[in-house]
Amino acid sequence: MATAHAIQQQSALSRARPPVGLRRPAAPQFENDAGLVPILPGITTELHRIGCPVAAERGQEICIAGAPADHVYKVVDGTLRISRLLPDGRRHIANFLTQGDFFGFSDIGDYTYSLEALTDCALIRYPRRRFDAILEHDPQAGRQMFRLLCRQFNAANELLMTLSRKTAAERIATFLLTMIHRQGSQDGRQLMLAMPRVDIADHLGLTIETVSRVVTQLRQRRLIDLRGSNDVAILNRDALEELAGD
Amino acid sequence: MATAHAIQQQSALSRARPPVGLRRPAAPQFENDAGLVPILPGITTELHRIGCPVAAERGQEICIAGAPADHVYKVVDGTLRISRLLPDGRRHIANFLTQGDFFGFSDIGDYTYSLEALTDCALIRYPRRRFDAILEHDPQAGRQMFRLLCRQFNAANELLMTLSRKTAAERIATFLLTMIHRQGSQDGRQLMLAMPRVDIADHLGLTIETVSRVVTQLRQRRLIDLRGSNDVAILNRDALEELAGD
DNA sequence: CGAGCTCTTGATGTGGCTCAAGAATCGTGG
DNA sequence: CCACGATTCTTGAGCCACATCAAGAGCTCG
Repeated sequence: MATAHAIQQQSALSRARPPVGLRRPAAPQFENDAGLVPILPGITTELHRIGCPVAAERGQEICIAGAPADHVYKVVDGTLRISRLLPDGRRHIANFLTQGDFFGFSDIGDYTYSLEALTDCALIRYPRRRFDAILEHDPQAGRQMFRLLCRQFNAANELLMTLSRKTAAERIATFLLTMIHRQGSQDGRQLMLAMPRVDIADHLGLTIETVSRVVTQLRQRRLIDLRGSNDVAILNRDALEELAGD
Repeated sequence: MATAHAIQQQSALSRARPPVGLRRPAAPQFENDAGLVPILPGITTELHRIGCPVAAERGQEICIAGAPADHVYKVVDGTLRISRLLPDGRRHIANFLTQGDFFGFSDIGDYTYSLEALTDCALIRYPRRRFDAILEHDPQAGRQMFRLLCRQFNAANELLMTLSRKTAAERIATFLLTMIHRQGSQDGRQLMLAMPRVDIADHLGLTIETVSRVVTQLRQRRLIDLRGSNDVAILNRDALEELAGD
């Protein structure tokens, strides 16, 4: 069945950006160790000391599914995707990460998902052992991480409902509303999608063509408008929510 | 599209078993407060004091999606399902719970899923406030719950991969292997499914008819055998794993 | 033994996939 | 600043996996 767009995408990316190791930014474009803005108040104190700021370029593969999960990452800036491949190349994107999201604390042994930068990114990298040790001792940090994991768990369940029972149009509507919601944008009407259609398709269990067609329909029905394929304006949010269902 | 089997199922159950409040078992069929076997060593000590053993009958709705999440539950015995409905009645079953699984600690306000007993069940019910308080103070308990939540999160992600990119046959194969795995059965060849076809369908994003047809195919291909529609024998596990993919 | 389920099987329909070809957009170098 | 190659996006035609609709066959339990 799925002649994998995933593979094309995959190789396209690595052709464009040969995988290089993570580098500490020479001149960090974001707040560094000393002046790091605590994104999650209360946890930075303990974890701050073991966190190492790193930069990743657009297209870079930061973690590979199957590799030992030696680090936990926090997103400071940029957008990333968490993805996984079936042996034959079919791909699923579990989620997109933005500021404040964590990656990697859900595995004991190896990463089950790959982490790839959709845009240039700023991250904090924590050594896994020390990270765990802090969670062990510091109830505050532990509690914070627990809440974060709960949020991720809820998000995963939302997506499950979407993938198991919603139509293509409903999935796209749900996706757009989620994106609007989490970027907490200005008036909630303007949305810049950091990901291409392939990624949206692989996130929602659709094909790139279906995503494209549905977006066109939504535009024709005046629920949204596009100026540039990634620049979405929400014209009729109520109708979009109606369409998205629950 | 989906003329909801969900609704039929729903009303069938409540017709059979009118929703009654949870009762403490008159004569508990399972180890009670005093002699409760710690399912998860290390956490029972603290949480034990606030846990109240309750029994639920087959078909009983224990928590309703949308209601205030006042309690956390631990499964001692039996099988339950976690489900949610779209406004038009399409249903998704996020997971099935068995011994040692928890429900309800992922929500701040209301339950987002309903909890229903597939068989007669024994549960421990924890008041949410006190449960949270213990997690706050006791790093041991917190850490244990964190790990459990991680497992649930990983399970959810597995299902996401399944729902987004696998075919009907692959989904069923994956499901059977998961069920085999978690029941840790005798020789890993015999499987008693506690749930009817409708529930499997609503878990895997399929219809009851498709589930039935695929099961028939698997039997014809000698991957499994049935004696009774819920009594599954795994004849060729390798082929089943091959089929399930990753 | 029979009413009410649940499960199976068949016939037909359709939403979204596949295959194919342009159109827009982006990045790069002249 | 523009040309052009590469990539991404859109659109169309046809097809297929699974849904829907419809019956009948087992179970189960009173």
